[in-house]
Amino acid sequence: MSDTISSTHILDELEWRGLVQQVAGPDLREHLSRSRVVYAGFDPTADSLHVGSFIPLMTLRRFQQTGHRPIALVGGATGMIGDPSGKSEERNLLAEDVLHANVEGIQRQLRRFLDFSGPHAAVVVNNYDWMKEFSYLQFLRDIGKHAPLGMMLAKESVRARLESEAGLSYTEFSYMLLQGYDFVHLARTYGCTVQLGGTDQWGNITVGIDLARRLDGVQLYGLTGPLLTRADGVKMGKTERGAVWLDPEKTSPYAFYQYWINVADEDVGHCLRYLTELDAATIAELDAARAEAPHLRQSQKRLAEELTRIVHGEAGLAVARHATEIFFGAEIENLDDRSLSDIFADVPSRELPRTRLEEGLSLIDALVESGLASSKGEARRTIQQGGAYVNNIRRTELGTVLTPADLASESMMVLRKGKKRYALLRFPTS
RNA sequence: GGGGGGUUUCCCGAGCGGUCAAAGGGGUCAGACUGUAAAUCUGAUGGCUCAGCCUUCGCAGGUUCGAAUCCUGCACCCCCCA
Repeated sequence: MSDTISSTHILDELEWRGLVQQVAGPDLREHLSRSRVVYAGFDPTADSLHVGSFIPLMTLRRFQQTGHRPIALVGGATGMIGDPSGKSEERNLLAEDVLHANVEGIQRQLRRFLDFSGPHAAVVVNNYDWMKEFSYLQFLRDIGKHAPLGMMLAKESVRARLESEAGLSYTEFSYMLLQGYDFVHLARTYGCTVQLGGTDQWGNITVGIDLARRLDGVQLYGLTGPLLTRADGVKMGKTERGAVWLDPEKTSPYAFYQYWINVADEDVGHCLRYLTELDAATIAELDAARAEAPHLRQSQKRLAEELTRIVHGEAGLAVARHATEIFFGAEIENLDDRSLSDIFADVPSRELPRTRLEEGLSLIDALVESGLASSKGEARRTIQQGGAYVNNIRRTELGTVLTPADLASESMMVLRKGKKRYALLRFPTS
């Protein structure tokens, strides 16, 4: 194993960021003073990772950057069971084909965050690859025999569920043993000695450590980090429209960028530490700037910028920024259909025959057709009150008639009502 | 079974023969302010071919020049007595 290790000790790095919650093993600091193999698991509950997986993902990255080798495990097998940790109810099982597609999608994404070359090249594994070899009997004889029931029953995650009305099925109960065995397998195969996870993973991690000691007589280590929550305790990464995904198809770079721009002042400090790769001095400066001039929102802007760059690249960041300018009032002109659709990906759109525009479409009708106004009366009111915009230009003339000259691109027009409500009208040529 | 009260525009709630598309509040929508926050302030808030017209006040009839308002019946809700 390579000993090229960064002068920065990973634990120091994680500690100042507040990413160390609990540590398992005799002397993790000493253990990590040499290059090690570390792993974190990701649940294939969807075909993309979301913000909830962001902390472990970035933590793996930090390990790699300080000279350790990261393994990202996708739970193709464990995903068939469902992790009961922190869940109040029995989970529904995913169909196998869905699960398979999810594993593929997540593997593809993981590759964007980790470096697969060099002395500490990352590895992506799927636990289905080794779990599928096991027969039930074999698993019971080889693994189950070494898992004391008392210890497993004592786990907080199990106790909570046993006492609840929902109860806990044998299947979900077995989950921790499967994950525990993953750790054993990775230790045997890759020399992996450290497992990372959120605080909710503590129980599963310790099962693995215990199992490895009993089966192979080796000492493994565990490290849990915080969950990404807001000051009021609500999990971050959820919006009215659903989860914030890392996949640009599911959450556009613009929407992603906006999510971070809108993080509350009291949460942004944590986010900067947990999720970005900015150094301590830079973050301290941002903290100071935020205390002094909160209205400038420098922290949020920097956060959004850093994260969008990591997740969507420079190009994605550029799109997000351009979209932001436009969304906040910049006049829309000289754009093509393609970039307009990108920018307004999340905005409702409506297609109308081109002839409507060629004949002259009244602004009142356009507002109603686009769904921005529910009646002509409302449309009229909006125009009179100065709340109607075409391509971000305010139009106050009640009798305004739109023609092909008002198109923002080849075939699209951007209507806006008030500050933020947009709608796209498309007038295809054919 | 008997007696009383109620049903109003998205919600709550005033109106009790014309001046009622119907007070007030909430919500919503604009505008101003602002940090893409919160609060605040201003305006709007049935529909339309919009200085006019049409449709709304539980439902169906009736009285009247004129009804959300009066009468009759029906439906539903609440309270009191049995």
